[in-house]
Amino acid sequence: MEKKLLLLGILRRQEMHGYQLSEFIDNNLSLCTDLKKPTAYYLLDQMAREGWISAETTQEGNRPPRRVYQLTPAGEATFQRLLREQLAQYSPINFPGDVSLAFLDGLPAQETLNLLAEQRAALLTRLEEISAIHAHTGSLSLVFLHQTHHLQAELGWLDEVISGLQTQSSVHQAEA
Amino acid sequence: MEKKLLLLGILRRQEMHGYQLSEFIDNNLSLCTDLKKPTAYYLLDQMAREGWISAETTQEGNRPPRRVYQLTPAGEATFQRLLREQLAQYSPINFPGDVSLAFLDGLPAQETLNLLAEQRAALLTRLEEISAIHAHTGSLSLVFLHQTHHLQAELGWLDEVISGLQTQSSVHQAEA
DNA sequence: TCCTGAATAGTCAAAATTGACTATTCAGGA
DNA sequence: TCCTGAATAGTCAATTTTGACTATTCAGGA
Repeated sequence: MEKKLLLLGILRRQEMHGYQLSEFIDNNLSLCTDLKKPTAYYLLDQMAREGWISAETTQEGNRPPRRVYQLTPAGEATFQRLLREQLAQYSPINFPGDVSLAFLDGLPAQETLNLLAEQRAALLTRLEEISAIHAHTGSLSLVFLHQTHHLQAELGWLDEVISGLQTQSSVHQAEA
Repeated sequence: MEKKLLLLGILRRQEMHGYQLSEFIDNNLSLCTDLKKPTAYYLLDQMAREGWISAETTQEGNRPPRRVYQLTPAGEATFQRLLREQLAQYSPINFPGDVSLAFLDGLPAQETLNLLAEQRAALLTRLEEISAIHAHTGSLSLVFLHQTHHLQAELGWLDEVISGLQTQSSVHQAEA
């Protein structure tokens, strides 16, 4: 449901057509969600059928006609309801990368360490990337700050795992 | 792909049939992924067609026949490849809850604070829940530790957001 | 003994999501 | 002028995921 909330929240500030919405999300809200274009159109259709938004077909110059969506009063009510719901609950998250943590013993310790070092580098790159993006857009600070906070925590976690493995493997070496 | 890695990793330790796998994931690996039963069957079918696992139909007593899957050598090779891939990369995560952070101004400040307090309580409950689960299974520590680490970081984040809003709204009150 | 409800094993149609595609417009250089 | 490649706007078939269902077995009480 949080994808619909996102679309409603954007349309609430400004009416838009599908392509515009999808672009906007890609450019400014990629940290929140990875809503793809066809999914956006699918959800817009659905919400129009539910009466949360209404479509108006417009034509500029001799460009092909576009469907511009805007919130209805029902849509505004739904937006508020969904926002309250989301704010009040905690939605658990699964880290896809944890699958590999569960099978760390499937590889030699030294190789694992090398691969984790690569992951760590990728994580740092990601941190720099999003800092750069935020520097020149400046908007939606909370989402950006959250992601940064999270990435920093992940860095701490990775370092714990790595140093844990290091002591473990040096103990093994000492034993051998 | 990480769902296939998960299935391969489990089958690698012990051959199983679909229902068994799905149960095992629900009971022990729910922190990693939320793979549903029909998805598991779907992926098993696919992997069987790709030759990563092979099925053997068995019958115990007069229970209905079951398909028991085991890794093939090709499956073992794929497991290793996928594991290396996953370990070496960082996969970015979107927090679905961040959508509501982007629209915090859609509600009165005081209500937002109340709702966030609810979310904080839910987060604490979750922390206790998974600690309890882990206490009596004791397995898969890394995944558990990661999740705990993450929840603690989220708690810190939520507290930052809440206290930020509090100062903001008290400034407003002072101004009024 | 018979019945009920839980556990086991899996299937299926419907819903959601995606990659790849079409078609038009427009800006700028050859 | 004409051509090429990017930007705009959206669609579609195929894949993936899910909620809800079926069907059998079994344990325990009435």
